[in-house]
Amino acid sequence: MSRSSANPFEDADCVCSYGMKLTWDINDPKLPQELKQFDSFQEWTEGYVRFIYSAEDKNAQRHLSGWAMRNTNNHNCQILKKSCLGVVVCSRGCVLPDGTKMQLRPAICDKARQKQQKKLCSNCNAALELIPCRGHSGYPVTNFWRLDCKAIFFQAKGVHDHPRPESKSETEARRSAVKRQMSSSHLAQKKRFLESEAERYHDTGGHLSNMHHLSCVEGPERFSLLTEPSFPIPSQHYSSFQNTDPYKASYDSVSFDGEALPTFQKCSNPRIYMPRPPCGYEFAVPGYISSSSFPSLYKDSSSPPDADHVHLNGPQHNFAGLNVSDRNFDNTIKHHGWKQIFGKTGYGDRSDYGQVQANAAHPYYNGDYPCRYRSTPSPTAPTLQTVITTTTKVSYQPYKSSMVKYSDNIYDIKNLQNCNHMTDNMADTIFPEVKTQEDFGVIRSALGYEQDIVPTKSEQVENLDTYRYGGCTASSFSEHLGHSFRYENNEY
DNA sequence: GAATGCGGGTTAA
DNA sequence: TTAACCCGCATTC
Repeated sequence: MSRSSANPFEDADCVCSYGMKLTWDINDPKLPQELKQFDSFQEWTEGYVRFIYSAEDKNAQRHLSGWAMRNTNNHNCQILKKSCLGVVVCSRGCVLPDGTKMQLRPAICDKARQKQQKKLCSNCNAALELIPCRGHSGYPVTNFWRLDCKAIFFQAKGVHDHPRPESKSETEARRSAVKRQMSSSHLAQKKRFLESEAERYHDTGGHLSNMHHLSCVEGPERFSLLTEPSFPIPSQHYSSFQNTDPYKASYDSVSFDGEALPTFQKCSNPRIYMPRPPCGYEFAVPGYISSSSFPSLYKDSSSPPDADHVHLNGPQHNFAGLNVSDRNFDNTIKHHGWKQIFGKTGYGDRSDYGQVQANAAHPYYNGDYPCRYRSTPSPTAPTLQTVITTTTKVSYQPYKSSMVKYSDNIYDIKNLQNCNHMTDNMADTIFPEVKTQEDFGVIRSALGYEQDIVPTKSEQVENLDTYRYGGCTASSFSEHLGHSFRYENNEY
């Protein structure tokens, strides 16, 4: 039983998700039915990947992602679509005393995000800056979720061209930690004050002339020290996600106010968001713009730093100092289109496949990795490519519905052309040549380097909306598929 | 208050 | 037609 090697690039074998081994698209009228296994939940999906999660997977049920994904209305209640919000960073790209960087998780709520961007960097008081995601041909990376039978199908399109934000659980943990700390500090100060006042009362014979001072220590604004960078807010991953990650080691115990919080970890390389070094921000931007060159976007000096300002990140994201206008998105991914291979399918476009194919390699392996932090953005490369994703309003039944229905009329052609997934397990062993590149490219993005070891956190939510199923019989997932692997058992 | 999902509607290509 | 995006609403935590 072994997981992928520390460096998945060294894996010559095709180590891909189970979802990638099967041939399906989130648009398919019928998704693979008799699944043999499931993928373990992937917090940090990257690239054009597909996963098939168990419908029992709590994280999948919640459509969680390490990336800050917001719901996007695709007018298709069958498929839940989410788009990446990017990451919030310090506009100066200041480096905190411990060498980490500010990489906050953008608030999902629009209003909350606007408020967030008005806040200042707790480290240098510079403006916070939202780096939008442009990893899908100039548009945000999109994630698609679809429930089918007893599986939750996940498909991601695009390669995040920005650092990772802190994960959702990380944000929540940090905020709760700050809240606890504030609360405890407040109480402690109050207690100390009362004690001192008691002494004074004792000394002065009971005259409490200074009790009004009590009000001076009340209110969170009196505890701004809590937001100072030196405040020992755990900065690394704490996640509720259930999978483990080779990059995540142990989690140090951190307690706040005597209450043991979920433990955190300080790992040397907590956020490897770039799939390969040449595309890392450090490589792509050899000469950073000085902090003075930054526009003070979203600046609002009246907004005090708050809990959102204490997020720390690993020093590997050395994109700091990039001017927004300098983050040209060099995307030279060409758009061949799936249709050129399969012909007009008459249903949802699969241009993403063609997109990857035309690249002659997955973006990970191509110099045209859509990284905006390149030193030499290609002036000729189109900044926007027409990418057709999965938003067609079709005849799907609601995603939440119990029975998946499809319009046979609409998808007949497609089904004839690409029906391997409809047959029992043919796709397990048959890789259509046309998809090899994508799959191969995704393999490495989906596993290994990208994953975070996260501690298992007890399920916090049990009363989740449960998916309902209909007309599907559960397959036996206990068996291995030849050389396949099982995430659940950390076994490949 | 914020996250999340849904859905109507608009806009641009 | 398609996909991105905006917005409001409801629900949940």
